[in-house]
Amino acid sequence: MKLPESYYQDNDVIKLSRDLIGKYLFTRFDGLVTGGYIVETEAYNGIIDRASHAYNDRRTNRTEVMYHAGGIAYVYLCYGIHEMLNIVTSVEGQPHAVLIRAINPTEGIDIMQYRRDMAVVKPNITSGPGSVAKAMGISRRINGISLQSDTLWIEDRGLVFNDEQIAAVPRVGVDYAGEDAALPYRFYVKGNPYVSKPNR
DNA sequence: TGCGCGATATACT
DNA sequence: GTATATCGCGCAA
Repeated sequence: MKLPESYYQDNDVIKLSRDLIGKYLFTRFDGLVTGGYIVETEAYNGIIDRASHAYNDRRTNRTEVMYHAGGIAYVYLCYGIHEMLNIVTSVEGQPHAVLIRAINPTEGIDIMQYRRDMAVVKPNITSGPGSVAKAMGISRRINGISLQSDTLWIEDRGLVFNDEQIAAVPRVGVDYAGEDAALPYRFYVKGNPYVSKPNR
């Protein structure tokens, strides 16, 4: 059921970002399972990508996990408030990562609702990277964890979206990245209500 | 050791 | 639409 280690070690992070759309992402904490299928991702293409933390081979304590072989999680804090979940891909020494920006929840929605402090469930419960992490209980203490673990994993349940249903557009919030800001590295399911704001 | 700033979300007007 | 919370990283000094 779980996607195997080899799935993540593909060298083409753009292709993987596209392929992860429709895959099921799960977490389990204290026996509570939450998850759903991925509807929005962004690719961060290693040391040549100005929007990536690893741009120009910036290997530091923070970025170290991105240099590991694919198949683990990279979780970091942004704006002092939001945690973001990334999937590390490619081979060792190649700091590629896929940012999970939105999922369509299917399991443990009540638990996610509680974690998000929401009185009523609305689509923004898992819309946007910070929301996904909070709803699924993901934080930096999970940084570097294997996707073969029983805490965080991804499954292929046969859900497929064709190219007509998926949009490829520039990434969000990376204006500082110069020319690389225009690259179509953001993928999402057209019309899905859980996709985060900027267009749909 | 200090400082500027960001892969955002939310509560405002 | 725009204001603002809030912190640790990366680089300069």
